[in-house]
Amino acid sequence: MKLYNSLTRQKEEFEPLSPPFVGVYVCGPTVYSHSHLGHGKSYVSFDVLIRYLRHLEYNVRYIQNITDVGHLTDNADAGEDKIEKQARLEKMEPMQISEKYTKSYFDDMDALGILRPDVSPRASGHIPEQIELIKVLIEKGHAYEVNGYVYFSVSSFPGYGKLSGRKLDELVAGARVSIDQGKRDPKDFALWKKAGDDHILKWNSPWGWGYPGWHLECSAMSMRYIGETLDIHGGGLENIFPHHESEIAQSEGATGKQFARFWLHNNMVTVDGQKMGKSLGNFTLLRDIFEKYHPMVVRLYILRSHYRSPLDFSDMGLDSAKSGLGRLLAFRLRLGHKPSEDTVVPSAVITALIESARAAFHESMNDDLNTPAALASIFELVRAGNSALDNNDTPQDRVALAAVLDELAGEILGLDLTGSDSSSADIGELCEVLVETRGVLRKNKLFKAADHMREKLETIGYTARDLPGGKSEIIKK
RNA sequence: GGCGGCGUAGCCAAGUGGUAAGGCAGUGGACUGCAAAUCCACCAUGCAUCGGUUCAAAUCCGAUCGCCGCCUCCA
Repeated sequence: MKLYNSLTRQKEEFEPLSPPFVGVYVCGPTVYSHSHLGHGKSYVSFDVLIRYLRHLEYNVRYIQNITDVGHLTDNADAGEDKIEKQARLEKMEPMQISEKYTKSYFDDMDALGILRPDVSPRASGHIPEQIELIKVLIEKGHAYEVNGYVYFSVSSFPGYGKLSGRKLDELVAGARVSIDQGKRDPKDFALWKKAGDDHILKWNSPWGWGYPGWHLECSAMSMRYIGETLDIHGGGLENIFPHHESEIAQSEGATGKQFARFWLHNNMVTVDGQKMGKSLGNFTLLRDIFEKYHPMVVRLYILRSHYRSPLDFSDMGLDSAKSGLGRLLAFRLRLGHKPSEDTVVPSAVITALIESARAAFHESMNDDLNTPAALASIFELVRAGNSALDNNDTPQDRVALAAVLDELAGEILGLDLTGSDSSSADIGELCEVLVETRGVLRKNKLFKAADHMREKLETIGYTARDLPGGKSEIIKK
Protein backbone atom coordinates (compact mmCIF):
# COMPACT_ATOMS: atom_id res chain seq x y z
CA MET A 1 0.00 0.00 0.00
CA LYS A 2 1.22 3.45 -0.87
CA LEU A 3 0.57 6.38 1.46
CA TYR A 4 1.30 10.04 0.92
CA ASN A 5 3.89 11.05 3.49
CA SER A 6 3.80 14.75 4.33
CA LEU A 7 7.36 14.49 5.58
CA THR A 8 8.77 13.52 2.18
CA ARG A 9 5.96 15.05 0.14
CA GLN A 10 5.43 11.95 -1.93
CA LYS A 11 3.63 8.65 -1.95
CA GLU A 12 5.70 5.91 -0.40
CA GLU A 13 5.19 2.19 -0.02
CA PHE A 14 4.09 1.61 3.54
CA GLU A 15 6.11 -0.89 5.52
CA PRO A 16 5.95 -0.91 9.32
CA LEU A 17 9.07 -0.78 11.41
CA SER A 18 8.36 -4.17 12.99
CA PRO A 19 5.81 -6.11 10.98
CA PRO A 20 3.15 -7.16 11.62
CA PHE A 21 2.85 -4.48 14.32
CA VAL A 22 1.75 -1.00 13.33
CA GLY A 23 1.63 1.89 15.76
CA VAL A 24 -0.67 4.70 14.77
CA TYR A 25 -1.17 7.93 16.66
CA VAL A 26 -3.77 10.48 15.62
CA CYS A 27 -4.33 13.85 17.26
CA GLY A 28 -7.67 13.73 19.00
CA PRO A 29 -10.08 16.51 19.88
CA THR A 30 -9.92 19.17 22.53
CA VAL A 31 -13.09 18.43 24.42
CA TYR A 32 -14.66 21.79 25.10
CA SER A 33 -17.57 21.65 22.62
CA HIS A 34 -19.58 19.26 20.48
CA SER A 35 -17.95 17.83 17.36
CA HIS A 36 -18.56 19.37 13.97
CA LEU A 37 -18.36 17.97 10.45
CA GLY A 38 -14.64 18.68 10.30
CA HIS A 39 -14.04 16.24 13.14
CA GLY A 40 -16.21 13.76 11.29
CA LYS A 41 -14.15 14.00 8.12
CA SER A 42 -10.90 13.66 9.97
CA TYR A 43 -11.78 10.68 12.10
CA VAL A 44 -13.69 8.85 9.38
CA SER A 45 -10.59 9.16 7.19
CA PHE A 46 -8.29 7.72 9.82
CA ASP A 47 -10.87 5.08 10.70
CA VAL A 48 -10.68 3.83 7.12
CA LEU A 49 -6.89 3.76 7.37
CA ILE A 50 -7.09 1.62 10.53
CA ARG A 51 -9.75 -0.65 9.07
CA TYR A 52 -7.74 -1.16 5.90
CA LEU A 53 -4.49 -1.83 7.76
CA ARG A 54 -6.30 -4.46 9.80
CA HIS A 55 -7.81 -5.91 6.66
CA LEU A 56 -4.26 -6.27 5.35
CA GLU A 57 -3.68 -8.30 8.53
CA TYR A 58 -1.44 -5.85 10.31
CA ASN A 59 -1.61 -5.88 14.07
CA VAL A 60 -2.55 -2.25 14.66
CA ARG A 61 -2.36 -0.33 17.89
CA TYR A 62 -4.37 2.84 17.43
CA ILE A 63 -3.89 5.69 19.88
CA GLN A 64 -5.92 8.86 19.84
CA ASN A 65 -5.58 11.36 22.63
CA ILE A 66 -8.21 13.43 24.37
CA THR A 67 -6.95 16.93 25.06
CA ASP A 68 -8.43 18.05 28.34
CA VAL A 69 -5.79 20.52 29.49
CA GLY A 70 -3.22 22.89 28.12
CA HIS A 71 -4.95 23.98 24.96
CA LEU A 72 -5.26 27.74 25.08
CA THR A 73 -7.45 30.15 23.22
CA ASP A 74 -6.02 32.78 20.88
CA ASN A 75 -2.35 32.09 21.28
CA ALA A 76 0.01 29.30 22.18
CA ASP A 77 1.60 31.30 24.97
CA ALA A 78 -1.06 33.65 26.19
CA GLY A 79 -4.74 33.10 26.54
CA GLU A 80 -7.13 31.08 28.60
CA ASP A 81 -7.35 27.31 28.85
CA LYS A 82 -10.20 26.27 26.55
CA ILE A 83 -11.60 23.80 29.04
CA GLU A 84 -11.52 26.28 31.90
CA LYS A 85 -13.15 28.95 29.80
CA GLN A 86 -15.99 26.66 28.82
CA ALA A 87 -16.35 25.54 32.44
CA ARG A 88 -16.83 29.14 33.48
CA LEU A 89 -19.40 29.71 30.75
CA GLU A 90 -21.39 26.61 31.68
CA LYS A 91 -20.83 27.05 35.42
CA MET A 92 -19.32 23.60 35.77
CA GLU A 93 -16.08 22.03 36.92
CA PRO A 94 -13.42 21.73 34.20
CA MET A 95 -13.46 17.96 34.58
CA GLN A 96 -17.24 17.97 34.10
CA ILE A 97 -16.75 19.83 30.85
CA SER A 98 -14.20 17.40 29.51
CA GLU A 99 -16.32 14.42 30.54
CA LYS A 100 -19.41 15.91 28.96
CA TYR A 101 -17.77 16.64 25.63
CA THR A 102 -15.71 13.48 25.58
CA LYS A 103 -18.94 11.53 25.82
CA SER A 104 -20.50 13.70 23.14
CA TYR A 105 -17.48 13.12 20.92
CA PHE A 106 -17.68 9.35 21.23
CA ASP A 107 -21.45 9.39 20.70
CA ASP A 108 -20.98 11.17 17.39
CA MET A 109 -18.06 8.99 16.34
CA ASP A 110 -19.95 5.81 17.25
CA ALA A 111 -22.86 6.96 15.13
CA LEU A 112 -20.51 7.45 12.19
CA GLY A 113 -19.33 3.87 12.58
CA ILE A 114 -15.86 4.89 13.69
CA LEU A 115 -14.08 2.14 15.62
CA ARG A 116 -12.90 3.19 19.06
CA PRO A 117 -9.14 3.72 19.39
CA ASP A 118 -7.29 1.04 21.36
CA VAL A 119 -6.32 3.71 23.88
CA SER A 120 -7.82 7.18 24.33
CA PRO A 121 -5.34 8.71 26.75
CA ARG A 122 -6.24 11.96 28.51
CA ALA A 123 -3.58 14.62 28.71
CA SER A 124 -4.50 15.29 32.34
CA GLY A 125 -3.84 11.66 33.17
CA HIS A 126 -0.30 11.77 31.83
CA ILE A 127 1.26 14.70 33.63
CA PRO A 128 4.12 12.58 35.11
CA GLU A 129 5.11 11.38 31.63
CA GLN A 130 5.13 14.96 30.39
CA ILE A 131 7.23 16.15 33.31
CA GLU A 132 9.71 13.34 32.69
CA LEU A 133 9.97 14.34 29.04
CA ILE A 134 10.69 17.94 30.00
CA LYS A 135 13.41 16.80 32.39
CA VAL A 136 15.12 14.87 29.61
CA LEU A 137 14.89 17.84 27.26
CA ILE A 138 16.45 20.13 29.88
CA GLU A 139 19.23 17.62 30.48
CA LYS A 140 19.98 17.44 26.80
CA GLY A 141 20.09 21.17 26.41
CA HIS A 142 16.93 21.47 24.35
CA ALA A 143 14.95 23.27 27.02
CA TYR A 144 15.47 25.83 29.75
CA GLU A 145 13.55 27.07 32.74
CA VAL A 146 12.75 30.69 33.41
CA ASN A 147 10.77 31.67 36.46
CA GLY A 148 8.43 28.71 36.56
CA TYR A 149 8.15 28.37 32.80
CA VAL A 150 10.03 25.87 30.66
CA TYR A 151 10.66 26.61 27.01
CA PHE A 152 11.88 24.46 24.17
CA SER A 153 14.88 26.05 22.51
CA VAL A 154 14.09 25.92 18.83
CA SER A 155 17.60 26.87 17.79
CA SER A 156 18.93 23.77 19.60
CA PHE A 157 17.09 21.51 17.17
CA PRO A 158 18.34 22.02 13.59
CA GLY A 159 15.56 19.86 12.14
CA TYR A 160 12.88 22.33 13.20
CA GLY A 161 10.89 23.13 10.07
CA LYS A 162 11.47 19.89 8.19
CA LEU A 163 7.83 18.88 8.22
CA SER A 164 6.23 22.22 7.41
CA GLY A 165 8.93 23.32 4.99
CA ARG A 166 9.76 26.36 7.02
CA LYS A 167 13.26 27.67 7.44
CA LEU A 168 14.22 28.78 10.90
CA ASP A 169 15.44 32.18 9.82
CA GLU A 170 12.28 32.73 7.81
CA LEU A 171 10.04 32.35 10.80
CA VAL A 172 9.09 35.90 11.48
CA ALA A 173 10.64 36.87 14.74
CA GLY A 174 8.03 38.08 17.17
CA ALA A 175 5.13 36.77 15.13
CA ARG A 176 4.09 34.70 18.10
CA VAL A 177 3.42 37.45 20.56
CA SER A 178 4.88 36.68 23.90
CA ILE A 179 3.74 38.22 27.14
CA ASP A 180 6.08 35.97 29.07
CA GLN A 181 9.39 37.44 29.97
CA GLY A 182 12.58 35.52 29.79
CA LYS A 183 12.15 33.67 26.55
CA ARG A 184 15.53 33.55 24.86
CA ASP A 185 14.09 33.46 21.36
CA PRO A 186 10.59 34.45 20.22
CA LYS A 187 10.39 31.18 18.25
CA ASP A 188 10.76 29.10 21.40
CA PHE A 189 7.57 27.48 22.63
CA ALA A 190 6.38 26.57 26.10
CA LEU A 191 6.66 23.04 27.47
CA TRP A 192 5.51 23.96 30.96
CA LYS A 193 3.61 27.01 32.10
CA LYS A 194 3.37 28.55 35.48
CA ALA A 195 -0.15 28.58 36.85
CA GLY A 196 -1.55 31.60 38.60
CA ASP A 197 -3.80 31.37 41.65
CA ASP A 198 -6.94 31.54 39.53
CA HIS A 199 -5.87 28.59 37.41
CA ILE A 200 -7.82 25.44 38.32
CA LEU A 201 -6.05 22.80 36.22
CA LYS A 202 -2.56 22.71 37.68
CA TRP A 203 -0.01 20.24 38.95
CA ASN A 204 3.13 20.39 41.01
CA SER A 205 6.43 20.00 39.20
CA PRO A 206 10.14 20.61 39.65
CA TRP A 207 9.43 24.10 38.35
CA GLY A 208 6.53 24.80 40.67
CA TRP A 209 2.78 24.65 40.16
CA GLY A 210 1.79 24.71 36.53
CA TYR A 211 0.46 22.84 33.53
CA PRO A 212 1.90 21.41 30.31
CA GLY A 213 2.01 23.11 26.93
CA TRP A 214 -0.30 21.79 24.25
CA HIS A 215 2.30 20.21 21.99
CA LEU A 216 3.85 18.17 24.78
CA GLU A 217 1.01 15.74 25.47
CA CYS A 218 1.13 14.17 22.01
CA SER A 219 4.85 13.45 22.28
CA ALA A 220 4.52 12.04 25.78
CA MET A 221 1.46 9.89 25.22
CA SER A 222 2.39 8.54 21.80
CA MET A 223 5.76 7.40 23.07
CA ARG A 224 4.15 6.02 26.22
CA TYR A 225 1.79 3.75 24.29
CA ILE A 226 3.66 3.04 21.06
CA GLY A 227 7.34 3.69 21.59
CA GLU A 228 9.96 6.13 20.46
CA THR A 229 9.18 5.72 16.77
CA LEU A 230 5.62 5.71 15.44
CA ASP A 231 4.80 4.05 12.16
CA ILE A 232 2.11 6.59 11.37
CA HIS A 233 1.19 9.92 12.89
CA GLY A 234 -2.04 11.44 11.64
CA GLY A 235 -3.80 14.72 12.10
CA GLY A 236 -5.37 17.69 10.43
CA LEU A 237 -3.53 19.73 7.84
CA GLU A 238 -3.82 22.87 9.93
CA ASN A 239 -1.80 21.29 12.72
CA ILE A 240 1.36 20.75 10.68
CA PHE A 241 2.68 24.01 12.02
CA PRO A 242 3.30 24.62 14.79
CA HIS A 243 1.83 21.56 16.52
CA HIS A 244 3.34 18.64 14.62
CA GLU A 245 6.58 20.46 13.96
CA SER A 246 6.93 20.97 17.68
CA GLU A 247 6.07 17.35 18.45
CA ILE A 248 8.95 16.29 16.24
CA ALA A 249 11.33 18.67 17.98
CA GLN A 250 10.32 17.51 21.46
CA SER A 251 10.36 13.82 20.67
CA GLU A 252 13.46 13.63 18.52
CA GLY A 253 15.25 16.05 20.79
CA ALA A 254 14.61 13.68 23.68
CA THR A 255 15.26 10.33 22.00
CA GLY A 256 17.60 11.13 19.14
CA LYS A 257 15.46 8.82 17.02
CA GLN A 258 13.00 9.46 14.24
CA PHE A 259 9.63 10.26 15.81
CA ALA A 260 7.18 9.28 13.08
CA ARG A 261 7.99 7.52 9.83
CA PHE A 262 4.79 8.48 8.04
CA TRP A 263 2.92 11.72 8.56
CA LEU A 264 -0.63 11.69 7.21
CA HIS A 265 -2.68 14.86 7.03
CA ASN A 266 -6.31 15.15 6.13
CA ASN A 267 -7.73 18.21 4.46
CA MET A 268 -10.40 20.54 5.74
CA VAL A 269 -14.13 20.81 5.43
CA THR A 270 -15.02 24.09 3.80
CA VAL A 271 -18.22 26.08 3.57
CA ASP A 272 -18.56 28.14 0.41
CA GLY A 273 -14.88 27.53 -0.14
CA GLN A 274 -13.79 28.70 3.30
CA LYS A 275 -12.53 26.53 6.11
CA MET A 276 -15.11 25.35 8.59
CA GLY A 277 -13.81 26.44 11.94
CA LYS A 278 -14.44 28.02 15.25
CA SER A 279 -13.00 31.40 14.35
CA LEU A 280 -15.35 32.00 11.42
CA GLY A 281 -18.29 30.54 13.31
CA ASN A 282 -19.34 28.64 10.19
CA PHE A 283 -19.21 25.17 11.67
CA THR A 284 -22.06 22.70 11.60
CA LEU A 285 -22.34 20.25 14.46
CA LEU A 286 -22.60 16.57 13.64
CA ARG A 287 -25.49 16.16 16.07
CA ASP A 288 -27.42 18.79 14.10
CA ILE A 289 -26.67 17.14 10.77
CA PHE A 290 -27.82 13.80 12.18
CA GLU A 291 -31.27 15.23 12.80
CA LYS A 292 -31.78 15.50 9.07
CA TYR A 293 -29.40 12.89 7.65
CA HIS A 294 -28.59 9.39 8.82
CA PRO A 295 -24.95 9.16 10.01
CA MET A 296 -24.20 6.66 7.25
CA VAL A 297 -25.20 9.33 4.73
CA VAL A 298 -22.62 11.61 6.31
CA ARG A 299 -20.02 8.86 6.24
CA LEU A 300 -20.64 8.19 2.55
CA TYR A 301 -20.54 11.93 1.88
CA ILE A 302 -17.12 12.12 3.50
CA LEU A 303 -15.77 9.06 1.69
CA ARG A 304 -16.86 10.37 -1.70
CA SER A 305 -13.94 12.78 -1.66
CA HIS A 306 -10.30 11.97 -1.02
CA TYR A 307 -9.00 12.55 2.50
CA ARG A 308 -6.35 14.97 1.19
CA SER A 309 -8.90 17.03 -0.72
CA PRO A 310 -11.06 19.69 0.85
CA LEU A 311 -14.72 18.80 1.20
CA ASP A 312 -17.13 21.63 0.56
CA PHE A 313 -20.17 21.26 2.78
CA SER A 314 -23.61 21.66 1.26
CA ASP A 315 -27.10 20.25 1.67
CA MET A 316 -27.03 19.40 -2.01
CA GLY A 317 -24.00 17.23 -1.44
CA LEU A 318 -25.65 15.45 1.46
CA ASP A 319 -28.84 14.91 -0.55
CA SER A 320 -26.75 13.40 -3.31
CA ALA A 321 -25.04 11.10 -0.84
CA LYS A 322 -28.40 10.17 0.60
CA SER A 323 -29.63 9.00 -2.79
CA GLY A 324 -26.43 7.08 -3.35
CA LEU A 325 -26.69 5.38 0.02
CA GLY A 326 -30.29 4.48 -0.79
CA ARG A 327 -29.03 2.63 -3.83
CA LEU A 328 -26.52 0.68 -1.78
CA LEU A 329 -29.10 -0.12 0.90
CA ALA A 330 -31.64 -1.32 -1.64
CA PHE A 331 -29.10 -3.62 -3.21
CA ARG A 332 -27.97 -4.98 0.13
CA LEU A 333 -31.57 -5.55 1.16
CA ARG A 334 -32.20 -7.46 -2.04
CA LEU A 335 -29.34 -9.82 -1.23
CA GLY A 336 -30.85 -11.03 2.00
CA HIS A 337 -29.66 -10.74 5.54
CA LYS A 338 -27.96 -13.94 6.49
CA PRO A 339 -24.84 -14.70 4.48
CA SER A 340 -24.23 -18.40 4.95
CA GLU A 341 -21.17 -19.56 6.81
CA ASP A 342 -20.80 -22.41 4.36
CA THR A 343 -18.87 -21.91 1.19
CA VAL A 344 -21.15 -21.12 -1.66
CA VAL A 345 -20.42 -21.64 -5.32
CA PRO A 346 -21.64 -18.64 -7.26
CA SER A 347 -22.17 -18.66 -11.01
CA ALA A 348 -19.33 -17.87 -13.38
CA VAL A 349 -20.84 -14.49 -14.18
CA ILE A 350 -21.02 -13.45 -10.54
CA THR A 351 -17.60 -14.87 -9.76
CA ALA A 352 -16.01 -12.79 -12.50
CA LEU A 353 -17.92 -9.73 -11.37
CA ILE A 354 -16.80 -10.12 -7.79
CA GLU A 355 -13.21 -10.71 -8.80
CA SER A 356 -13.01 -7.53 -10.84
CA ALA A 357 -14.75 -5.45 -8.17
CA ARG A 358 -12.38 -6.74 -5.51
CA ALA A 359 -9.32 -6.07 -7.68
CA ALA A 360 -10.43 -2.53 -8.56
CA PHE A 361 -11.31 -1.81 -4.95
CA HIS A 362 -7.94 -2.88 -3.61
CA GLU A 363 -6.03 -1.11 -6.33
CA SER A 364 -7.76 2.11 -5.33
CA MET A 365 -7.26 1.63 -1.62
CA ASN A 366 -3.61 0.72 -2.12
CA ASP A 367 -3.14 4.07 -3.83
CA ASP A 368 -3.16 6.31 -0.77
CA LEU A 369 -6.66 5.28 0.34
CA ASN A 370 -8.48 6.49 -2.75
CA THR A 371 -11.97 6.02 -1.35
CA PRO A 372 -13.81 7.82 -4.18
CA ALA A 373 -12.34 5.37 -6.68
CA ALA A 374 -12.99 2.46 -4.31
CA LEU A 375 -16.62 3.52 -4.06
CA ALA A 376 -16.83 3.61 -7.84
CA SER A 377 -15.92 -0.07 -7.92
CA ILE A 378 -18.67 -0.78 -5.39
CA PHE A 379 -21.27 1.10 -7.41
CA GLU A 380 -20.16 -0.79 -10.48
CA LEU A 381 -20.65 -4.02 -8.52
CA VAL A 382 -24.15 -2.87 -7.56
CA ARG A 383 -25.13 -2.08 -11.13
CA ALA A 384 -23.73 -5.30 -12.58
CA GLY A 385 -25.05 -7.31 -9.65
CA ASN A 386 -28.57 -5.98 -10.05
CA SER A 387 -28.38 -6.64 -13.75
CA ALA A 388 -27.23 -10.23 -13.26
CA LEU A 389 -29.89 -10.92 -10.64
CA ASP A 390 -32.55 -9.44 -12.90
CA ASN A 391 -31.59 -12.10 -15.43
CA ASN A 392 -31.03 -15.02 -13.12
CA ASP A 393 -31.61 -14.75 -9.41
CA THR A 394 -30.11 -17.57 -7.34
CA PRO A 395 -29.56 -17.80 -3.57
CA GLN A 396 -25.90 -18.74 -4.10
CA ASP A 397 -25.24 -15.61 -6.12
CA ARG A 398 -27.02 -13.44 -3.60
CA VAL A 399 -25.00 -14.85 -0.73
CA ALA A 400 -21.74 -14.39 -2.62
CA LEU A 401 -22.59 -10.79 -3.47
CA ALA A 402 -23.66 -10.10 0.10
CA ALA A 403 -20.37 -11.44 1.40
CA VAL A 404 -18.22 -9.25 -0.84
CA LEU A 405 -20.35 -6.18 -0.23
CA ASP A 406 -20.18 -6.66 3.53
CA GLU A 407 -16.43 -7.02 3.28
CA LEU A 408 -15.62 -4.06 1.01
CA ALA A 409 -18.29 -1.54 1.95
CA GLY A 410 -19.01 -2.78 5.45
CA GLU A 411 -15.82 -4.02 7.01
CA ILE A 412 -13.31 -1.80 5.21
CA LEU A 413 -15.16 1.43 4.42
CA GLY A 414 -17.32 1.12 7.51
CA LEU A 415 -20.58 1.69 5.66
CA ASP A 416 -23.14 -0.31 7.57
CA LEU A 417 -25.68 -1.39 4.97
CA THR A 418 -27.41 -4.01 7.07
CA GLY A 419 -28.44 -1.99 10.11
CA SER A 420 -31.46 -0.17 8.80
CA ASP A 421 -33.82 -2.83 7.60
CA SER A 422 -36.87 -0.85 6.64
CA SER A 423 -38.84 -3.73 5.20
CA SER A 424 -42.38 -4.30 6.30
CA ALA A 425 -41.33 -7.20 8.49
CA ASP A 426 -40.01 -4.75 11.07
CA ILE A 427 -43.13 -2.68 11.31
CA GLY A 428 -45.27 -5.38 12.75
CA GLU A 429 -48.65 -6.93 12.29
CA LEU A 430 -50.45 -3.66 11.73
CA CYS A 431 -48.38 -3.30 8.63
CA GLU A 432 -49.26 -6.80 7.53
CA VAL A 433 -52.89 -5.78 7.57
CA LEU A 434 -52.15 -2.76 5.35
CA VAL A 435 -50.10 -4.84 2.94
CA GLU A 436 -52.85 -7.41 2.66
CA THR A 437 -55.48 -4.73 2.21
CA ARG A 438 -53.50 -3.12 -0.56
CA GLY A 439 -53.27 -6.51 -2.25
CA VAL A 440 -57.03 -6.92 -2.13
CA LEU A 441 -57.62 -3.43 -3.51
CA ARG A 442 -55.23 -3.96 -6.40
CA LYS A 443 -56.55 -7.40 -7.18
CA ASN A 444 -60.03 -5.92 -7.52
CA LYS A 445 -58.64 -3.03 -9.57
CA LEU A 446 -59.71 -0.48 -6.97
CA PHE A 447 -56.75 1.66 -7.91
CA LYS A 448 -58.10 4.94 -6.58
CA ALA A 449 -58.39 3.43 -3.14
CA ALA A 450 -54.94 1.89 -3.44
CA ASP A 451 -53.44 5.23 -4.44
CA HIS A 452 -55.25 6.92 -1.58
CA MET A 453 -53.65 4.49 0.82
CA ARG A 454 -50.20 5.29 -0.53
CA GLU A 455 -50.83 9.03 -0.30
CA LYS A 456 -51.89 8.66 3.32
CA LEU A 457 -48.82 6.60 4.11
CA GLU A 458 -46.62 9.28 2.54
CA THR A 459 -47.93 11.87 4.96
CA ILE A 460 -46.56 9.85 7.88
CA GLY A 461 -43.23 9.13 6.20
CA TYR A 462 -43.89 5.76 4.62
CA THR A 463 -44.57 4.60 1.12
CA ALA A 464 -46.05 1.51 -0.47
CA ARG A 465 -44.28 -0.25 -3.28
CA ASP A 466 -45.48 -3.16 -5.27
CA LEU A 467 -43.33 -6.18 -5.83
CA PRO A 468 -43.46 -8.70 -8.64
CA GLY A 469 -46.17 -11.31 -8.15
CA GLY A 470 -48.89 -9.00 -6.82
CA LYS A 471 -47.37 -8.54 -3.36
CA SER A 472 -46.58 -5.18 -1.79
CA GLU A 473 -44.41 -3.83 0.96
CA ILE A 474 -44.53 -0.75 3.10
CA ILE A 475 -41.25 0.97 3.80
CA LYS A 476 -39.92 4.08 5.44
CA LYS A 477 -39.20 6.81 2.94
C1' G B 1 5.39 38.84 2.15
C1' G B 2 7.11 33.34 3.00
C1' C B 3 5.58 28.13 2.38
C1' G B 4 1.90 24.71 0.35
C1' G B 5 -2.41 23.25 -2.45
C1' C B 6 -6.42 23.64 -5.98
C1' G B 7 -9.23 25.00 -10.76
C1' U B 8 -12.36 18.19 -14.76
C1' A B 9 -20.10 18.04 -17.23
C1' G B 10 -25.91 21.34 -14.14
C1' C B 11 -23.80 19.67 -8.98
C1' C B 12 -20.13 16.36 -6.49
C1' A B 13 -15.73 13.72 -7.73
C1' A B 14 -11.58 9.98 -9.56
C1' G B 15 -7.90 10.08 -13.12
C1' U B 16 -0.18 12.52 -13.05
C1' G B 17 2.00 10.85 -20.55
C1' G B 18 -1.67 6.67 -24.45
C1' U B 19 -6.71 9.12 -25.95
C1' A B 20 -12.11 11.43 -19.86
C1' A B 21 -14.14 6.19 -13.58
C1' G B 22 -18.19 6.69 -10.38
C1' G B 23 -22.33 9.23 -7.77
C1' C B 24 -26.45 12.85 -7.88
C1' A B 25 -29.63 15.45 -11.15
C1' G B 26 -31.70 15.10 -16.27
C1' U B 27 -33.59 12.75 -21.10
C1' G B 28 -35.49 8.36 -23.91
C1' G B 29 -36.87 3.14 -23.42
C1' A B 30 -38.12 -1.78 -20.77
C1' C B 31 -41.04 -3.25 -16.48
C1' U B 32 -45.75 -1.28 -13.62
C1' G B 33 -53.00 -0.20 -13.29
C1' C B 34 -50.01 4.24 -11.82
C1' A B 35 -45.68 4.60 -9.11
C1' A B 36 -41.24 3.00 -6.62
C1' A B 37 -37.06 -0.03 -7.18
C1' U B 38 -34.16 -2.19 -11.05
C1' C B 39 -32.11 -2.62 -15.92
C1' C B 40 -30.75 -0.66 -21.03
C1' A B 41 -29.43 3.74 -23.85
C1' C B 42 -28.06 8.94 -23.91
C1' C B 43 -25.59 12.89 -21.13
C1' A B 44 -17.47 16.75 -21.29
C1' U B 45 -13.82 15.98 -29.16
C1' G B 46 -12.72 18.06 -23.93
C1' C B 47 -10.27 18.84 -18.28
C1' A B 48 -9.38 27.75 -15.84
C1' U B 49 -6.68 30.63 -20.07
C1' C B 50 -2.53 31.12 -23.45
C1' G B 51 1.96 29.16 -25.24
C1' G B 52 5.73 25.10 -25.29
C1' U B 53 7.86 19.82 -25.18
C1' U B 54 6.14 15.00 -27.37
C1' C B 55 4.18 10.34 -32.30
C1' A B 56 0.76 11.23 -28.15
C1' A B 57 -0.82 16.07 -22.69
C1' A B 58 -6.36 16.81 -18.12
C1' U B 59 -1.63 14.67 -16.95
C1' C B 60 5.22 17.38 -18.19
C1' C B 61 7.32 22.75 -18.70
C1' G B 62 6.47 28.23 -18.78
C1' A B 63 3.28 32.39 -18.28
C1' U B 64 -1.48 34.48 -16.93
C1' C B 65 -6.17 34.61 -14.27
C1' G B 66 -9.14 32.88 -10.15
C1' C B 67 -9.77 30.33 -5.38
C1' C B 68 -8.10 28.16 -0.75
C1' G B 69 -4.90 26.55 3.47
C1' C B 70 -0.70 27.36 6.93
C1' C B 71 2.60 31.19 8.91
C1' U B 72 -1.96 32.87 16.12
C1' C B 73 -6.37 28.55 18.64
C1' C B 74 -8.87 25.09 15.25
C1' A B 75 -9.88 17.97 12.78
